[in-house]
Amino acid sequence: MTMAKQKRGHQPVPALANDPAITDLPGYHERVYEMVRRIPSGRVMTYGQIAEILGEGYTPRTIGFVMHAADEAVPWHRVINAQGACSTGRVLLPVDKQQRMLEAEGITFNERGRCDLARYRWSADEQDSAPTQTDESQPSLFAD
DNA sequence: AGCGTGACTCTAT
DNA sequence: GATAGAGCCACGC
Repeated sequence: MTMAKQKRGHQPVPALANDPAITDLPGYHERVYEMVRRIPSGRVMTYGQIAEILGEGYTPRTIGFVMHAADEAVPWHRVINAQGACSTGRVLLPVDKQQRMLEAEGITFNERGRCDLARYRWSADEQDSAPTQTDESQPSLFAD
């Protein structure tokens, strides 16, 4: 099946987008936080992915803006950029803080600080919280 | 009420 | 694949 890359714009979104537990939340920020809280340990979502699911005026940039104010109740470290890397360069945090937290959850990064989105990205539709198993005989599947 | 900023992303070089 | 430029929209000043 051709997994044609969806052009940005209004494409079909995951079923979670219709979940009133999220869409009916009153605050702009709260919808983002609730979405992030559902990301299982060891999985990640991208800013653009969250923005696309929430729709209604949410963009990757605004998601980042909201995440900047996230507190400890929100697993903010599970949100990374579309290239599989952490974007905390403009935040007052240790540069490798986010990556270390993700590695503690079992996510591996290559030498350029990027992880395999194809493996770790949570589609928000699947119920299983475990990432695709890796064959250790192919450690550099996504490197370079 | 306008302008600049930013935990981003896409497209073209 | 890395880099540059444009687009994006909520917020604060």
